[in-house]
Amino acid sequence: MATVKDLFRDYLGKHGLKVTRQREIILEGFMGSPSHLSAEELYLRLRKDHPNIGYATVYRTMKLLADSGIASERHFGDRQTRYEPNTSDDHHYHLICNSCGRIIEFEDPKIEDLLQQTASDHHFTLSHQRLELYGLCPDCQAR
Amino acid sequence: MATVKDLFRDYLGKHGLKVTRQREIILEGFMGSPSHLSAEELYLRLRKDHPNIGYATVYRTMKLLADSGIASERHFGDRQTRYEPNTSDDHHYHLICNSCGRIIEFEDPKIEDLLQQTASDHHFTLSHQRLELYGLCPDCQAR
DNA sequence: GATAAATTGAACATCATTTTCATTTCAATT
DNA sequence: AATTGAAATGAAAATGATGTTCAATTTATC
Ligand SMILES: [Mn+2]
Ligand SMILES: [Mn+2]
Ligand SMILES: [Zn+2]
Ligand SMILES: [Zn+2]
Repeated sequence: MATVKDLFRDYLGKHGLKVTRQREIILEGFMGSPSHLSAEELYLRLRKDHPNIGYATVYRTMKLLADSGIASERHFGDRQTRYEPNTSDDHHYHLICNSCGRIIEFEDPKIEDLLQQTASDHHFTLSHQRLELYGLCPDCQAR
Repeated sequence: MATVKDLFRDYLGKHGLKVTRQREIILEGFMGSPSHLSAEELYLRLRKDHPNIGYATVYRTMKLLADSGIASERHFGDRQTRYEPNTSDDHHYHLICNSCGRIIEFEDPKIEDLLQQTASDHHFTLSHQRLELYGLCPDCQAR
């Protein structure tokens, strides 16, 4: 089984980049954390066990994880870029509570088809898509 | 006919805000410019005819236009907030070329229904949604 | 026109992210 | 295992979009 670690090492090797202690620590920390974390949030978590890891290195490495296809960048309401691991069974969309920040993921092949169809209609080659629904979750409505 | 100018004046009045020369200039400039402009881009355009209008005032006024429902904020790939006038026949989505930045607008009631349905399934009350497709436009593919 | 409240513009502050650069680490080679 | 050149690191400074401050000005009301 090609572990994520192997994938990352592969990517680094093929791009003349080096496997470093920090990169491995950050990858592990990322995979072992809740999803949709920002670089800063991950940095703060890592810090506990690895007080010597630099802020900039976390930013740089998250970018590498995105480039290598291991992570996806997400942009929700706030100003921060968030990351989540890419699963093999690909994309899902997000339903986000304006009040408590809860994030619910959902898939919908019908929507996917319609989007793909729209792109084709306009002779566009799709690279990626962004789809988020914002509102109030049931809990937050009950107030 | 309630012109946009009237709408804005109304909004200002009802909120204890004042109608100022700058606000009128900015509104006019906004309505007379291509859509999806950032505050800075608008500022640079306005500057030609009105060299004395301040940067901060444009930012502040764009926010007011959004609050008053005259404009909508958009966030595409880059870091900037963009604005577009709200039309009466409501929302559309965007197809954006990664290479030349061309923006194509489209509507799709079927997608809209599916999204609303998804929100209902999760007992969410929707406030707004974001849907963008990124890719290469036909022109940029031909290279 | 006097008055109080709101607005303006310039400069400065903020916040996430990026860049710089001296030092350290990696990996290929002897 | 030592050498070595390239890449990476961390701390600090830079950046870029946007927000805030505040003295001076403008607006709406009396
Ligand atoms: Mn997700
Ligand atoms: Mn539009
Ligand atoms: Zn909630
Ligand atoms: Zn294009």
